[in-house]
Amino acid sequence: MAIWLFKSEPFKFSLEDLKNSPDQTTTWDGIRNYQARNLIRDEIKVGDTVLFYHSRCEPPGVVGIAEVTSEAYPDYTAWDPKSDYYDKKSKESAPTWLMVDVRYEKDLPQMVSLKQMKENPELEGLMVTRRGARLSIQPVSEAHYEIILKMGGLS
DNA sequence: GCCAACGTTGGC
DNA sequence: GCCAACGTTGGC
Repeated sequence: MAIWLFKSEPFKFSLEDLKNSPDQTTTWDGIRNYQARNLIRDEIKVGDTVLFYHSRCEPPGVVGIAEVTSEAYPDYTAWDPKSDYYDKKSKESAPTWLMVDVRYEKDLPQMVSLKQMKENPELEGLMVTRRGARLSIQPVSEAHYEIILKMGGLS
């Protein structure tokens, strides 16, 4: 079972929004990057753990834990011309973009900021701490995950 | 198939 | 709001 870091801009969709969603579950739609799409298609499985990360805010960081609750399926927002995520390349017969469902699990008692993660030498190699790591879905190792939980007040 | 131009992400 | 880093597009 793998661990992932999912980025979200809290003014668009926050951990709080996830908690308040029906069934505390949402479709993780709008992924429009091939590397992230390939992770969704090939690597991400039901039951995988998600570190919910708030980006483009002060401070950015991991705020909670969620769980993947579906296999990959077509991101239908790509077919909706009114959607911000509309992409005419994606056909219903051959969907370009995929998504999974994600369910709220818990808040971290204390958020773990990007700054803290960068300052912790035990997290060396963690993708999100690297400069220019724009990928919105990133793999996280079990060891790094345990450290982040501890930093967030869980263990 | 190269690569310059452009658009977006996201920390600061 | 700035701008570095990166991904994508499109002319050639």
